[in-house]
This record gives sequence, C-alpha cells and structure tokens, in this order.
Amino acid sequence: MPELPEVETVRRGLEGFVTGALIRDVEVRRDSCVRLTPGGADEFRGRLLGARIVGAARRGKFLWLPLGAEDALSAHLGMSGQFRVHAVPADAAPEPHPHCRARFTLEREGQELTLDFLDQRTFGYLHVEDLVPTPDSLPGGQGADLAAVPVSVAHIGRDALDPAVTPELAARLWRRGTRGIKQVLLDQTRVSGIGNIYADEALWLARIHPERPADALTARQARELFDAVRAVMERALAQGGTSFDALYVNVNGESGYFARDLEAYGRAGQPCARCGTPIVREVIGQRSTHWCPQCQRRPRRYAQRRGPVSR
DNA sequence: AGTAGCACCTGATTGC
DNA sequence: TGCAATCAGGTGCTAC
Repeated sequence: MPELPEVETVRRGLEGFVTGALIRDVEVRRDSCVRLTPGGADEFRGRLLGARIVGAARRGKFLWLPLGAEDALSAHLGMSGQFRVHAVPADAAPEPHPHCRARFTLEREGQELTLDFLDQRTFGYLHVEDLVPTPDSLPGGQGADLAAVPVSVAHIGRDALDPAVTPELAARLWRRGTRGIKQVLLDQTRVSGIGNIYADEALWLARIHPERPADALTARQARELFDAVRAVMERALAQGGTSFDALYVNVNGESGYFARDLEAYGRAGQPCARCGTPIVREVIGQRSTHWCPQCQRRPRRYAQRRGPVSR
C-alpha cells in the first residue's frame, strides 16, 4: 500500500528515532517476515545483535537502515507494513499488536527504545543484506547512505523525487514499450516510487489516458506527466501521505491527510473536479484504475489497438 | 526482450 | 445470521 510519500514519511520518522542506536534485542514473532535470508530468523537476529544503525535511507518504496558502510537492515512495507516506535524499554512498551511481526529493542544515548514492525497482509518483509555500489550512484552522493544501495534494491530505478531524475530522463525511460502508460508508471525499474494511487492521480493531473501506449506519448506529454507525478507526491508528502484506514500510519500511529485531496483514485461515479464528468473505474493490468473520460481522452488512432486480437 | 498472468497473505466489506 | 465472493496501497516469478 504505501507508496513513495508514505514510505518517505516513515523513513523520516525512523531517521530521528533510530539513528545512532545500538540493536540490543531482536524478537521475530513470525518467521516468514524475514526473507532473502538463507538462515532465516536466526541468521537475521545474529547479524543484527550488537550492530549500530547509522541512518535511514530509501529508494522508491524500498527502505533500509544502514549498519555502517557494508550492510543494512532492509525493509519493504508491501501492502500493509508499518513501523511503530515507542520511546520506552520493551517491558514498558504496549503489548505487541496482533499484527506485530518483529520487535526490536534499541539503545540510544543510554535510553532503551522499542521498535515494532507490523504487517497485516504479510506482503512486507525484513532482511539484512550487503550494500553494493550501483552504476548510477550520484557522484559524491547525498551522504554515504545514498552512495550504495542494498542488493535487493539494485535493480530498482531512481525514484520520482530523486534530484538526479530530470523530466527528460523520465520521458526517455517511460516512452518505451507498447503497454499502457499506467502500467509503465508502476514499473519500478524505470522511475520508482509510483504506486496505484499516485499513478492515477498524476495521469488525471496531466490529462493522459491510462491506456495510452507508452511509446505513443509525446516527449512533451511525458515531461508534463513527470511534473504531475512530482507535484502530487510533494503535496502528499507535505500532508504525511494518504491514509484510508489503519493500514497506513506514520511511526507514531498517525494518519496522513492526503486522501481528502485525491481527484481520481477511489472517486468512481463522482464528478471530475475540472469538468464534472463522473470519474470511471476499470481494472487495467489487474489494478483498479480511475480516470475522467472527458479530460483524459483516448486518441482515436490508438483506440484501434484495443480492438479484438486475432489469434 | 518485453509482456501478461498469477502467486503470495489477511481482514474488511458486500451480496445472496 | 451465515457464508461466499470481492476488494485492498506491491512485488516477483514463470511462461509465452
């Protein structure tokens, strides 16, 4: 569920809480939340005990806590993952929530802290892995944390708020292939961080039909789409992200407020804020997709591609 | 190489 | 009331 603005909200919350902390204890409450680790929960715990967290980093929706320059505690929130912080020792913290998959006891400046990883749908996961330099690392970087990424993140493209991604670069990455642009926006190997909500919102803002073939986008449309992605994400970030329910909250358990500003996502049947035409919803590429049939027209010449496929 | 389809889960909501 | 079907913010693997 969480997309870039939500994951960044979590990252910021973690950064202030865990930076400089020593990992004193690791309680894995559900083994399957530890993935990509041959030795499972035991290895996970073994590599973390005594390690010091030096920051909190993110690329797209992938999050990691570097343990120095060599390795990191990596996390992906999947559809429902959360981190929750308690500035008290574990024995004074609330009983773990039924969805709590792992509990960490940290020590920082002589204080014991408790960090919980919750995940209702269990698509999220944790692991410890090496940091590797990536070919597109920013020279000089934005601090040591960004000069390298975890192995599991190396195949992910730079994200939509990364200063190294220019509108021209995004246009080049997106205007390839014949799939609809909505599906291409969700492809994390191109420009990462965009999920189902912000894809629909950005396409609405840029007035582009979600099924327009990626290679039929003009360079100008692609640049406008990138501007739209950034605008939507920056506004969402300023409001702490989008919360529909308790499945997305920040590290303090608080909701984000961007849901009230959504113009397309989840608004099927309601009037478009620009023209009043009811927003439509249709499943495209197995994802629920929302758009204004008036503002986001499918050009006739491309509409033919939707016709019956001969086989 | 690029793309489509499905698998991985739990829980809330909807419909019969 | 009960039960089944449907839906949900994501990723990655397999097979074409």
